[in-house]
Amino acid sequence: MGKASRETALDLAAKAKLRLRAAGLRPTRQRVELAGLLFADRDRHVTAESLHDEVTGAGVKVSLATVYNTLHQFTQAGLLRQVIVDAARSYFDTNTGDHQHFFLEDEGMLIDIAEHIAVSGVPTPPAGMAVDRVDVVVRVKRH
Amino acid sequence: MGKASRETALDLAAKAKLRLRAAGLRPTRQRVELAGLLFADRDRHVTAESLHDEVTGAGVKVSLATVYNTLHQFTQAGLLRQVIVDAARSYFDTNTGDHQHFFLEDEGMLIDIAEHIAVSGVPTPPAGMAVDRVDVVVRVKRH
DNA sequence: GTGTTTGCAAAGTGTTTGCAATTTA
DNA sequence: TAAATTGCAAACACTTTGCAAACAC
Repeated sequence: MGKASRETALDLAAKAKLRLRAAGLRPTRQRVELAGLLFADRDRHVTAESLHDEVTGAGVKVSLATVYNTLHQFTQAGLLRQVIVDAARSYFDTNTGDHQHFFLEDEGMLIDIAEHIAVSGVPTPPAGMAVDRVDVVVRVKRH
Repeated sequence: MGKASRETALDLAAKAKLRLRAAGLRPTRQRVELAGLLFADRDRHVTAESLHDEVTGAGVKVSLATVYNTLHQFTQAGLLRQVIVDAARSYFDTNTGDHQHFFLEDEGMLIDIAEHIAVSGVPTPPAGMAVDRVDVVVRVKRH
């Protein structure tokens, strides 16, 4: 078991390095650790603080400032997407494809909507403007 | 002309007072001034700072803290609705009805969409959750 | 080696709050 | 007068930045 998980960890690190190089980012220790957590398997939603807690909890030392910088670098590189749902903090989504979200207001949690959502009735944008993106946030509450 | 605009101003103040009383808020000088600006005629979108600049520019003294507090009181009272489109600041909308927005990313400006927008394909919310609201933001950019 | 990246601490932003002074009813 | 409201300044939470030390290539 120890062996299997070590291999997996090495695998993750190797994949993370490839991904970073492909994005034109130097695979530094911190970036590799963060990418390893972010892109391990399923899609994820993190805040700078949640990711910092996670990486710190895993016994890895990365400063919060570096987490912020890294999240922005990853976003610029197209590895992450920023989601605006809460005035208080920024969320980052590892799913960069076209999709929408449930936002659980009670817990400040995002969930990807896998189904395709159609928005109809959007009028022509104001003169000189072009649609950049249409964001749909389904805000849900415990009932 | 001076007479007509004075009458209009008085009218606005009177209407603002009525509106405030109806909402259960004491019509203080500051609230009346702010309500007068907010509910003068058409629907509006403001930030705390833009409203503070506006009221200050009109020669009225209201502290920024009071503007923040007032915006929240108005929101709680159902006179305003908060719109989350920008991580940097909070917008408040005098149109409290069910509608969606264009967000002009270049200028940080909101525009109401008068047309009815239909969103289809939203799956059942996670267990124990009920839809509170569906927000659609059409982000547009200069092209 | 050389240019990039990190981490700290300090600065910055938008926002909220404690509390004495003021205002409303 | 009693209770609510204001305004200031200080506190706040989240985020960004300056710069010397550490690191990648």
